[in-house]
Amino acid sequence: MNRALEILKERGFVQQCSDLEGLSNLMDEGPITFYIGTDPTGPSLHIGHMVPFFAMRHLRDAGHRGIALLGGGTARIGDPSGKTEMRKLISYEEIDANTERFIDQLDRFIHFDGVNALTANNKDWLSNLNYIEFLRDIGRHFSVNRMLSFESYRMRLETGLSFIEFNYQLLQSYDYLQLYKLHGCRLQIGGDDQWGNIVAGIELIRRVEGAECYGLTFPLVTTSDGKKMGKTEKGALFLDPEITSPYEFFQYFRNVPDSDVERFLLMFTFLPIDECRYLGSLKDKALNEAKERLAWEVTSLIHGEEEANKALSAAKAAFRGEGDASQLPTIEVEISRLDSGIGVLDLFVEAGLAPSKSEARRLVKQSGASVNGRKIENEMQILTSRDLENNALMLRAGKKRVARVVPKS
RNA sequence: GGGGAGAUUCCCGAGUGGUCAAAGGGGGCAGACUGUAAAUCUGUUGGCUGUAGCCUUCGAAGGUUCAAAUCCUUCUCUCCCCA
Repeated sequence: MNRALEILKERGFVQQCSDLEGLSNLMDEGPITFYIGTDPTGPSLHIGHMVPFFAMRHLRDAGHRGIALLGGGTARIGDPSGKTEMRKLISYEEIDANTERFIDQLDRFIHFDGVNALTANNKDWLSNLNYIEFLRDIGRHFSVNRMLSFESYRMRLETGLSFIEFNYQLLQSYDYLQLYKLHGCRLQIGGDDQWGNIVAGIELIRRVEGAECYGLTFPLVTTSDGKKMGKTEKGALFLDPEITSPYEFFQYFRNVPDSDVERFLLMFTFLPIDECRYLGSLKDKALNEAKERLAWEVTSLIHGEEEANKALSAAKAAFRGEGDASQLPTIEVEISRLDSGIGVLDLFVEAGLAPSKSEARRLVKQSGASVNGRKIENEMQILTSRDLENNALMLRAGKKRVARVVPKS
């Protein structure tokens, strides 16, 4: 098999391929152009979005040319695939703003040089489509019967599917056709929930252009306990450090289940395959340390080495008391307030360790709250500047959540 | 257009006048056990407040009643059947 494909397969990226042999042969002949589409429907990319982009880097490094297609047009509609509810419509301004952020975040990871890595926006050809022409040229190639047989639509038939969403597949197929015509794109990669849409695009190109294109999907990444990958208690693991701090990001990977270490190393880092396998094969405590490596590598790829080091240091401070505590999540409190004293409950809420005073109270009652290593027994306790140690209060909620309070004059 | 069913707390889903902040499950959080893992067990899970109390919540707005998630009216939305 083609070497680049081989790598993807070994690293666990391959779920389905429209024609693995054909694709392999094509890639052996020389560099190909491929694309991956993402709809800018949120304020930031999250880790789940990144799987195809890791693949993009592997392919690019093997000499192929990748296009990151931003769905500035399709985001106006919403893809029903894999969802059980209609996506709410987003304003055009919001979509454009999201698009810019997405490109920005991706550029740091992919580095679009305009030669081997480029971006495109389907808004360019979708926003002014002529309805009648579109139906004549594209719509006629789609069989409703066939579309209804797809799992993603069948599922939604139960709960309701609006006509515009139903059209999503046509638009995505049209994207592929456009990229084929404009850039000679021969391969579309994406998450496995995109399979139906990708195949539809391949068929469209075959009918309209008589050309053979390919599709390759990646497994939808879940943790081995069945949870969606990258879900934290607050939601997804975002790339934007304002939404998900590098420390949180680091901790997510630091706490991944044992059985996922190898898989995540293979997919979310560029460490050599052998090393990933070795690290993943470790047992007990040693495996626990492999998680640290995993967390550092991924954080470094997304946020840079410096942030990764800070996060690592903060984690060490929180759990082993040896790193740099100043890198932990920190809030500042007016020194005058500290002098007069603040109730523990309020402090925990302010530090973001509890969403409400009731929660904070519960935390204390269940003996999950501590300050500077001492358990809080009384929910009425008042903390003052006399409780500062090294000019800080170290708040802990449960075993894993930590926040530091420092005085501000 | 006609007929029927439904909208409950983060999710699913009970609840048909007071004993309902609302069963049960899921998820979350905390504790025990550990390795910052998994599994398991226990507790907890609207808000504010000294465990007494007060406030907000059962699609929306009105109304009946001492008292409503539960009854009435109108509205919005969803699903199903017929045309």
